[in-house]
Amino acid sequence: MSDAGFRQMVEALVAQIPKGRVMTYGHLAALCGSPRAARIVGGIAHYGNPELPWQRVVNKQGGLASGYPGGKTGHQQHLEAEGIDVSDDHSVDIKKLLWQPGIEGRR
DNA sequence: CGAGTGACCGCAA
DNA sequence: ATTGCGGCCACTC
Repeated sequence: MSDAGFRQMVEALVAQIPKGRVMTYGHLAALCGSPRAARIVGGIAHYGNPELPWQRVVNKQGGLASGYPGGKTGHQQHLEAEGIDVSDDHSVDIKKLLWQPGIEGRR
């Protein structure tokens, strides 16, 4: 039962990210119980469910990730399609679009 | 089956 | 302010 694997937890959170919002690998890893396992989140993103909105997942710098199909350029296109504003340096306003479980009722 | 890599983060000097 | 290194879990070859 409660043996929720790391991957299951990360995928669950990514699947809950609302449209127009972004999450960081470090926060996802921290919420999963391993604040130092941000690399694994990236690994899951590369080998995990391709149906999950990994495009809403960015690094702590608010910059897009490499290795994505099409590179940062392709990643940026998908983010803008979601209504997320991306800077010319392939970075999003993490301070404004950063989402985390519990802020939904913050409005 | 064993070993290495990976879309990262934090701290230290 | 910058640079360099270690750490964590899962997946692939």
